[in-house]
Amino acid sequence: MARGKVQMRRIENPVHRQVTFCKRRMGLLKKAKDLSVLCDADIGVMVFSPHGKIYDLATNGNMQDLIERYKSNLAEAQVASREQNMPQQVIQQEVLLLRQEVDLLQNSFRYMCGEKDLNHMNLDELQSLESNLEIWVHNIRSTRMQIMSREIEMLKNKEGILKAANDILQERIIEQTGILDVGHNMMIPQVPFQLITESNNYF
Amino acid sequence: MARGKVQMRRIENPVHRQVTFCKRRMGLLKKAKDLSVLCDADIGVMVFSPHGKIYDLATNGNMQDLIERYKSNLAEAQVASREQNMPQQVIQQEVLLLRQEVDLLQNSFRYMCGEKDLNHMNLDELQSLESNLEIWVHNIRSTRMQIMSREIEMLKNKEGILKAANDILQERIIEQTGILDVGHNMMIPQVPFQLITESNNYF
DNA sequence: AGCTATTGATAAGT
DNA sequence: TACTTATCAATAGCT
Repeated sequence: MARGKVQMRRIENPVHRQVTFCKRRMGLLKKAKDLSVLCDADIGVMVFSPHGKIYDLATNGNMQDLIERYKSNLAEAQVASREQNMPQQVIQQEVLLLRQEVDLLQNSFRYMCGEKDLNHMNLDELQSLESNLEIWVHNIRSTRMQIMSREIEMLKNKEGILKAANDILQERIIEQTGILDVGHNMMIPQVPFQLITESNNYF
Repeated sequence: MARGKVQMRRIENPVHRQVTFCKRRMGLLKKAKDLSVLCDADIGVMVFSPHGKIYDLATNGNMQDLIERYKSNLAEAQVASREQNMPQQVIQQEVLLLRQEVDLLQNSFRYMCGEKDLNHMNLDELQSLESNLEIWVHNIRSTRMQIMSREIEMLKNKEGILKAANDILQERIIEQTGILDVGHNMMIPQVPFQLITESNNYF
């Protein structure tokens, strides 16, 4: 722009590129602010440097709000276009619902990570989240119950096997050492115990 | 900028404002594109006109992606700033806990996405998840209650304002048209109703 | 929607 | 990194 017209392609010199990035970034944010003030518009700008650093501007002071507005408007637009080609676009509806659910989960996830922004969710979202969670808790509880019953069942079976093995061993001992040693059979069942320790990873 | 320096404040003339909005909006998006190309940066711009129309630009072609990047980076930054003034051991402990929680959430998330692998979680994980969810549901419920109470409070206030305005209007009508027309006061409170429609975006 | 006078942004240099 | 300045780019006011 000054002292030589600039070619619209990536600046190869890293120093020049960095300097230009800094200058033009400030210029861009200023332009955004100006437009916002002059024309009473809300503007959000997100700049990601090649090194991952983020520079942003939200003229209303809250980027989250702008993102939500953007997303909801996008959703509306999708609904509108769906209503135009109603024939086979059931998929789009599903995509929309899924996206909303993903948003919900993301909000929820952020909350669990400690951002505590339940306050940025509206009543509908909260209610939806609450009922989803209740279903979820219910499923988890019944899965847990199933696992525990299976576990109990398996333990009972093993108990049966163990008793049977114990009986057999008892008989062998009687055969080999005579009736007087029967009192030591409590020490014997080390072999059948092997049956229990495998696939016992529920705890 | 041209033919007269412009004051940095809202343009009052609606026609001028609209024209400037259009011109400068295009300029802003061009600047964003230029910066992106020259400096190899990804840039997202969202412009909300006062009438709610959205104009946007995502130099990587996908605003959703930029939004996600923005959010995750923001979360990281918050964690980082929180971690700055904390003893080392506490941080390590927190990292450990967070890592466990992330594992839990990942399993849970996969389940909610339909993979139904609650069966691949062990009893401890399920129990932990269940109690986390119960706390979560509780928090959500109380947040929801708070919001609803606030809403009710606000509506009550507005009702009071409305009644007062109505009374005043009733008196004026009595003054202007005489006692016989009092019966028509049901049609009058269109002015005070304006008080209600603003900032009523809770639903 | 086009047209320019003029201001604003900035590339290169210090 | 910050400032300067010659130049280019954006755009305000008009048509």
